[in-house]
Amino acid sequence: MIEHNNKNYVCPLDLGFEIIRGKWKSIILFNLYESSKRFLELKRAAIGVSPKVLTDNLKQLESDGLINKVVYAQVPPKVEYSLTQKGEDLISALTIIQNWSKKYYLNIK
Amino acid sequence: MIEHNNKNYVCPLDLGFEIIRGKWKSIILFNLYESSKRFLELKRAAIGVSPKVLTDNLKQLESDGLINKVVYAQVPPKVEYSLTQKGEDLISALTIIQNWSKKYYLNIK
DNA sequence: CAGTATCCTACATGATACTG
DNA sequence: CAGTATCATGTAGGATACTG
Repeated sequence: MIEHNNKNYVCPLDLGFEIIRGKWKSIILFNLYESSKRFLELKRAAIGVSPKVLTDNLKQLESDGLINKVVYAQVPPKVEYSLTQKGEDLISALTIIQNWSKKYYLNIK
Repeated sequence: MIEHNNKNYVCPLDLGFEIIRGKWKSIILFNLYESSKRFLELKRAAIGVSPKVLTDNLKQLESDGLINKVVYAQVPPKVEYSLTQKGEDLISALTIIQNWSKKYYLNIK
């Protein structure tokens, strides 16, 4: 049993998985691995996400240390999101899941 | 845009991730990789899960082809769950996430 | 542009009692 | 033992309008 932020987890996998379980989180991380992106770029990548939910997911990823947020003091605003090393460490796992999905659901490698 | 079971997904990762997003699914898969297990054994591994939720998760994993269910016709009942190849293909990804979690949250390898 | 602010709801998760 | 059957609930996710 592991405790973290006043919640209990069965094992390390339980704790780790909880952090990326959100509907859009893996998509966000994967897109940021390609390159840093702005809010609207991420919104375009996560087709159908509402601004509220995207903001929620981004804030959680940031507070969990998986992404960085850089705000440029200018008008109109410019904000750039990028992966931290901690976030980048997960990309190999996400890549496996993506290839797994392609293999079983798209019949392509 | 990918369609599957009347739901739309942004990309293969979105689709693949959806299948294992459940709170207990990764834990179940990881436990079954160790060895086939019975219902109560899984319940013990997934500390705190209710029988209803465990059943739900198992049924989904089975219908998604990640696990096999073998029922032995005997009293008292004996049911064994095991990984399919499709399920086993995900273990490497889960292992990465587990090690990631240990690295960042337990300070051990 | 990059978000808030509101409001809403479906579903994942859970607690508990019971059964073939 | 391996589940159903019920009932309950929190929250993730979503729709839409608005703002510095």
